[in-house]
Amino acid sequence: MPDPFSPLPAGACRTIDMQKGDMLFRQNQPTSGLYRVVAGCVTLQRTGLGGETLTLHRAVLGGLFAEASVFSATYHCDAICTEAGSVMKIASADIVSTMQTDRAFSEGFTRLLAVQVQQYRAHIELLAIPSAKQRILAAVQAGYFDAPVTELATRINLTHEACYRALRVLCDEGLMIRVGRGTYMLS
Amino acid sequence: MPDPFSPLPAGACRTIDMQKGDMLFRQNQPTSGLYRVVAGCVTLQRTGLGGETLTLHRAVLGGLFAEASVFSATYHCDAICTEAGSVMKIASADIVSTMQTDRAFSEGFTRLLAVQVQQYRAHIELLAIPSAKQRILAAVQAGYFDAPVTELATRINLTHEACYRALRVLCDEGLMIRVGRGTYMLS
DNA sequence: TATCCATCTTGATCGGGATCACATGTGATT
DNA sequence: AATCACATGTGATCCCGATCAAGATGGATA
Repeated sequence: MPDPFSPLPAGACRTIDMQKGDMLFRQNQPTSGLYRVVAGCVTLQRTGLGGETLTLHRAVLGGLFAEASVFSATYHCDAICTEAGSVMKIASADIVSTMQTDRAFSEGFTRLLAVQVQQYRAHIELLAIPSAKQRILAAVQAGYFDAPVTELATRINLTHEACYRALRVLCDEGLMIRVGRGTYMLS
Repeated sequence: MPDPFSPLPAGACRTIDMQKGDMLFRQNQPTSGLYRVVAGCVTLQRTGLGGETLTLHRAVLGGLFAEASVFSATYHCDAICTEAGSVMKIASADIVSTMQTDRAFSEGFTRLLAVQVQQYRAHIELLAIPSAKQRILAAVQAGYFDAPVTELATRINLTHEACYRALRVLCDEGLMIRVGRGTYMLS
């Protein structure tokens, strides 16, 4: 699959370097476009009323985020760099205008959103698993576990303590293997 | 906002009557199109490994469901009629072809998916609320409570007993009012 | 009218995850 | 090397939601 954004005009993209901890945008800020990760890692998160963080999305090399913002006036969450690198910022206006002239691009972008919808549905299903052990197992199988356990915890509605304990049990049962400190894998 | 599907060719839509309990489609079935509710009510749900049901979506008059199926080979959940009525089935092929010829339609449909993405994100945020009482309050404020409590429960990852109890407490605290058996409202 | 059944509602008990607390390891920074 | 911040782990305790159980209510159906 070739780069879906190649039909965009030259000025549509801007590269932005980022350091760990940088905020690319904040909740309620007016939208300026969507992003693609060139290097490093970005998470989308919201802060609950009680101050607890919830991770909604995690984008790595080649990954997109804030796609839906193209049709929205403000961002609905915070984008935080968790690993230094750079991102491409793609202007909403250029997305919209290119969609009107390039059919293939238009369909590609629509498809992108359709995939997101299904991913979120799958995620909601994951969250519905009552047992912490089962939930973590499903999360690992779904490839969620590519970051610190503490980060995994905020994605699947568990405390990090519960995650550690469940991982321990899964290892004791032989379903997973502890490779090293903080690194586990399916057996 | 006018009907976003008016540009579709005449043969694209087919009306289907449904009785309570009817299944419009099942998980893993090949997709044939998206649906719009004309009358009655439809829920999208998946059945977990343990047999527990999870409600992913609920569509009433005018509401759409299975939008993302347009770009998918199979359905990802079951569509069940919870209230007799009828639906319009809109063929995927016609959606795709009309998107290629009608820019406004194309943008409208893309926008639809973007809205879905944001709705699911909001839902995930709702599910992250730890307290049952707070979660139900948020769900009611978000307009989720338009069906039996048992159905609400399957949408917000709670047992119906926990829902009833939380509703009772909310009424005791004056935050909600019990209008009648099974009907509550915000105060 | 009688029956059936899903929803509604409440009670008692139990268990799992949250919470609090603390120790250790590790990479980054100075 | 020393410090710092944070991830990693584990233990003790508590509480809230799950589970099991049972009764009440009301709408549909025969």
